[in-house]
This record gives sequence, structure tokens and C-alpha cells, in this order.
Amino acid sequence: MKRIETLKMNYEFKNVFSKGKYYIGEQVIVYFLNNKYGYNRIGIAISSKLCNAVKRNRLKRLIRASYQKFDFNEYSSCDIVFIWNKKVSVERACFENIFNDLNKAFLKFGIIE
RNA sequence: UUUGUAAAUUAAAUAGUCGCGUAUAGCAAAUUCGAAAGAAUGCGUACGAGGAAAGUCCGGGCCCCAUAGAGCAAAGAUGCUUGAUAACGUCAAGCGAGGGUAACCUUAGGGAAAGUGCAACAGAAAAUAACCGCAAAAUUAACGUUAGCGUUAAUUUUGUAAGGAUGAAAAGGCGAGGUAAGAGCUCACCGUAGAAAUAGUAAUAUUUCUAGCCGUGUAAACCCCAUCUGGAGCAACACCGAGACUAGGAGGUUAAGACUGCUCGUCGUCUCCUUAAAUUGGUGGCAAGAGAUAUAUAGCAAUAUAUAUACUAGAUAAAUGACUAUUCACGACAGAACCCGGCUUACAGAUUUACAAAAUAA
RNA sequence: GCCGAUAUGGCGGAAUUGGUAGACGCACUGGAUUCAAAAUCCAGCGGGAAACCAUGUGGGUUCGAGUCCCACUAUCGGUA
Repeated sequence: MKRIETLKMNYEFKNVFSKGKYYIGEQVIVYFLNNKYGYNRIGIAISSKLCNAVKRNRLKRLIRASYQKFDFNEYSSCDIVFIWNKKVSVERACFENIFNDLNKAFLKFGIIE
């Protein structure tokens, strides 16, 4: 499953927020919940009050690019939601920090080894 | 050379690896997802954000609703002149006014004797000016007296806008003559209004004459005049598919139930059909255009005409990223969402052209 | 994306054809009352020493703008 499946509806996001586990990294907060579909789905949520559209797009691309670096188990099926930590300013976003955050989060949830 | 003014262009580049979106009568696969409509996979190839894509402030295309067609009213917008344009509240050239030594810049700039409203405080008065003052006449009183009258005061009548502490604004300004006192009452200069002539398509300008100037400001207050506007917006709209509740019809039946104690019947329940449409999936709309660039011609210019050239971004939670290396000016503002013409706002810098002032040199 | 609305002290909320901004209520501060507190009563309450500056920000019209006009900023709502 090379293509990235995304969460779309509002209730799906709410479901993950209310029932899932979470990990707070330096720059990114990760929510995690298992699903029944047989593949991973991700959602990225960034408030429009934080910054303008160009910087929001850049954050989404950074998170998506770092997500693709991981090799997941073939049978893993879960919903993951990424949220930008509001305390950190958007100017300081860089690829390495986001990658480290995701790495720690996925180790905690036990998706990767 | 320095300081400025105006206009235009540009908006980091190159290579490699991994990855993203769209297209594909290339090759492979002939399967997968879905209830259906429909959609999808691998490799290759091609293409893949802006000057403002932004704000959504105007104008149009397109499209639906309303309308036989047109007009008035209402509501709203615009407002010097001429031209450009599909249209505009935009643009160009000019005129008037204001600013700058200058290049140049700014300018919602019609009408206040068509009517209405407002002008707080202060001030005599804020708009058909007489409160004080100034002056003349009459009457009364007091004083003086040459017994005519004179002076002073008060009251009444009349004339008068020279003066009066205010105010944003005070009834054309200033000087001279003139007068009982005054006054465009008269005169010179300046300003204002009107008419004529000349220049100009016109706004307007110049000159001459006339009027003594009897109406202040505000229309971005209501309003009047002229011109323009039917309303909603691609989440419009068209098509394909699924479809709860509701309504109607047909059929079947007593397992449970209501009217009712029983039968029939009705309701209800079950199945099918039709209607209806909450909700919902997909396709189109959707990329070649009143377009862009270059040259020539017309025009001061905006622009128009002709010729030539090139032109697949098209998503639907939304495509341009990451890493490595090199170079430099060390990278600002910022992400298409139906499409065009403008306006407004944000913006690190770099380059070019024209012009002005000052200084220096020849 | 499109369409609309709002903005006044710490908070809510007035200001009537443009004429002294901050009425009124809540909160807060000080005083009185009380052994102490609540309640009640009285006074104060944007910034600044003062001049003055303040109605989201910046311009314009006007003698004079919270109010009229233009441009921006922020916040809120509707729409499949």
C-alpha cells in the first residue's frame, strides 16, 4: 500500500482524539488508534490561525515526507493524527526534529521496532 | 558623482537519489474496489502556482430564477471635459484647485436665488441683521442767559453697517473723496458675477464691456439634475446512481395487537408497485481566451487593425517536498480552486531607461 | 471558495438628523458600620506630573467626527 490514505470526515478525527493514545513531542503531537481497515490512515491538522497558507502547506509536506521514511509492518492498521504544537513557533520547524518526534512516538506505540 | 522623480523587467540557479498531482489510441496486467453510477494498479514519457495566485472592493463572461415587451416609482451607485473599452467606480490626454526649488505628485472636482434642515459654546447678531454706538428731529426736565436761545440728561421717531472683547465663519478687501452721521454713494487697484469677441471638439483660458456686488458655510445632511443598475451566484447549474420518513394503490394473513365480548369490517403488521424526497456517491461544468508576446501601421496616449509565434496547472481535505553536493546577490511578500479586465493591500533585493536639482571637471 | 455581520474602561452595555464621550450595571480600591466577615451606606475607579492622548488601525469630508466616506486589521456567523 504505497499510496497514503487519509482521514477525511470530522467524526473520524473526533474518534481518534477521544479514544486514542497520544504522545507529545517537541514540535508535533501524535494521536494513535487501531482500526479495522487493514492499512494505515493519517490525518494532519494545523490551525489556520497559526500562520498563512504557504507555511501550513510546508508543515504538512514535512510531516508527510518524514512519515514516508518509516517502514511499517505489512499488517499494521491504525489511524494516526498529527497536530502541530502551538507553543512552538512555525519558523523553527525542520525535518530532523519532526523525524525524531515521530520516531519516538512510533516506538512508544510499538508500531515499529 | 550625489540626492531625488517617473516608468519597466526580474522574483536564485545546476546536478543526483527517494517521493507527489494530472494527461497518455506507449508497454504490461485482464484483475481489484463499489449496492450502482463509476473509479483504480506497475513501468515509461510529457507537463505541473503568482506579481500580487491575497483582500473580495468594482465591472463583465457563463449560468439559474423572475419577466410577453417596455416604462414610472422605490432602492442603490457614479458625478470637471474629451476620448479608449465588452464593461467599469478603470485607463489615457487635457482643464481647474492644492503641494514641491524642480523633475513631478495629489485631487468624490455638477447644483446652495427649486425647497427643507443644521451652524453647539461664545457673541449685539449665525441669515428677510439695529442690542450698544454714531447722527438728526420732537417732547420733557435741570442749569445758564444777552429772554432769541444754548448746554446737559431722559424718552420717542427717523437715518446709519464706520466701531463693538466673540467665533471656524460677521455681510467684498484696502485707500482717497464724500456726508448731519454714514454707506460702492463716487473713484483707483485687487477680487466676484454676467455678457460679447478670440483660441479650443469641450472643460476652460485671454481680452473688452457691464453690474457696485441683495443674500455666509454645509449636498462625504436630506435633496435636485444627468447617467447607470432585475435578483442570485460554479457550494450556480446539468446529468447518472442509491434512498429514510410521508402519501396512495394492489395482494396475503391471524403469529402478537387496537376499535370490541364474538363475527364482518377498519387500522396496524408483512410483501410488491407508484409517488415523494431528508440524506448521500459519482460525472460534467473545468481550461484556446473580449487572452499573451513580437513586429508593422494609425494615434500625443489609453487603445485599435493586420501579420507571425507559442500555448495539456486543473485538484476536491486539495499536487512542487526531503536528503546530498556546488555556486552567488545568501533568497522578501506569499499557494491556483469557474474564467477574464481593473482597483487596493503586502514585499528582501537586483537590473534597465528617461528626466530634475546641486556640486565638480572639460 | 462564496455570502454576510460586528468592534466603545477589566467585563457587559448606553450615547436620538455630527456639538462637553464614557450614562447605567457588574467587578475592583479606600473609608464608615462590626469582636470579625457578609449585607448596607459614602467616596473613588482609562493613560499621563501636566499639557494632552484615548471609541480596532490609518487617511479624508467638516469649524468640529464614536456617528458620514474610503482603505486595512481582528473576531463571529451562514452556505454543500
